[in-house]
Amino acid sequence: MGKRSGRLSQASEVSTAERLIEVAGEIFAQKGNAATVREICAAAGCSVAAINYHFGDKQRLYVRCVEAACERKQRLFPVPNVDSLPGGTDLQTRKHREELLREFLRALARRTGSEATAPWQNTLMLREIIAPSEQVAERLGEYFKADFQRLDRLLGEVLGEVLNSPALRRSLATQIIARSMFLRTGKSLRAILGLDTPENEIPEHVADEICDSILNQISALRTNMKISS
Amino acid sequence: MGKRSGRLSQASEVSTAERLIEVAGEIFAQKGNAATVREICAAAGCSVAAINYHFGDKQRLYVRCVEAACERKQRLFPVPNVDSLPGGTDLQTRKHREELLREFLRALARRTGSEATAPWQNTLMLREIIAPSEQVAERLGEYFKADFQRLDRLLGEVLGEVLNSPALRRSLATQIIARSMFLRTGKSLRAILGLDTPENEIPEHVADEICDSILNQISALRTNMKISS
DNA sequence: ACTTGTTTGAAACAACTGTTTTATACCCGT
DNA sequence: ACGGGTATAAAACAGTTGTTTCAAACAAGT
Repeated sequence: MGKRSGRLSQASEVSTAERLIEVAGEIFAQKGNAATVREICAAAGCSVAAINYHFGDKQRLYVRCVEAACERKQRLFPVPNVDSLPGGTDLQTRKHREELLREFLRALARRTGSEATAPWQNTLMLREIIAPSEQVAERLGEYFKADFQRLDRLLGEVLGEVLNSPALRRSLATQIIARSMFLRTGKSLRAILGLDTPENEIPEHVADEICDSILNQISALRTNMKISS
Repeated sequence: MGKRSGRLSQASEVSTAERLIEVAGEIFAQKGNAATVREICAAAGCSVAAINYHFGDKQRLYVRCVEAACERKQRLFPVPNVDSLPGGTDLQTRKHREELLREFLRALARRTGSEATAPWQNTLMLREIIAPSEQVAERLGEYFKADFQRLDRLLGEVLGEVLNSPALRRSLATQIIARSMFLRTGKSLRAILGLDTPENEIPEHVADEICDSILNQISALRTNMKISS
């Protein structure tokens, strides 16, 4: 008994189910729901029965692809922990928080911008974002919510008690997410418009640009506040 | 002879071809290429033969939908003319250029953000942006190039001779496009994350926020330049 | 009224769709 | 060696796909 797999216990091959997720994710990313089970299975090198055997039906394979995309992104590009930040307003703690924000934005940018490690995941998740399907909406919501709440908290810490406000945090967060997402959403757009410089596609570079911009805005707000007081 | 239409010359109905584009665009936006000719024709209230008669095949109907989306966006939300701007560096001309930039960004934001007048066009074009199909890539390229070149030129004018540089223009333009696109790309994302304030969805409000941000950055650069010189 | 070219709907078409069935190979504990 | 659970492939399944055919309806010119 037991659920040990059948014929691949001694070799280092990947299981048919994993191969199917990998291959199906790529094809779903390209063609959406117009992808057929036959071309998926042909690409995975298995019979058409495999999908229904391992996943029940085509739709559940699709859901698993999106879930796998979320899981892999969180695993490959973890976001720095912001749960227990030391209090204090001295310069050193402030600098530390700003560097933490920078690391956070880099992780965010790597998730949406890195092409080498996760080719189809971004496209698939983007499809769900612009035309959400009911089956994965909740799952995708948890994925985004978790990291967003961390970002929101971190922004509050960077802003400090004086500046911190929900409205300002939301404005900055919107900016950050918009420009991070553009790493992927604007891919073909940049190609068309000739916006592609070598560093324009590098997640870390874009993240730093965003971070500098955010910190500059905060700095300007702080200056204005001091002047008016 | 002649190509006068058959049965709708005296009534103010729309032709079957136009009805098909309108209905097909909406369904294509929802389901992509998985949309079927039968559900399109059922929604348009005509027989399945209509698509092949008026457009040749399903694929060419899809291309026409994207083209129609581009055309209507340009018509509904025209971008201000920036071809013949008066020279000069006095305060009044500078203010005028900044207001022109604001109008430009508002038009951009209305294109991607207005839901009432163009419900499916944005989704359809976004689909093409994240997963371009060969048949419409060129058409879409022309659409974006035309307005982008105007924006690039306008940014150069706003920057002025001292600050103006291709790299800086590109950086600002990337920011503008990213945040404008987020009006649509981040729609469901904002809903999930609770970023939706009443004004957060209003194109004009977002455009003004972007414009202020851009002008502030330029202003900061100008100050730094004066200090260092 | 008759012809001409245009537009439409119902039916038919072959090809393809997702899924199920059936039979065979495989590994593992006994 | 053998039986039981697991995995796979080939074939068959009913339903749907995009497209075509064909006859009829229609408006306009003569």
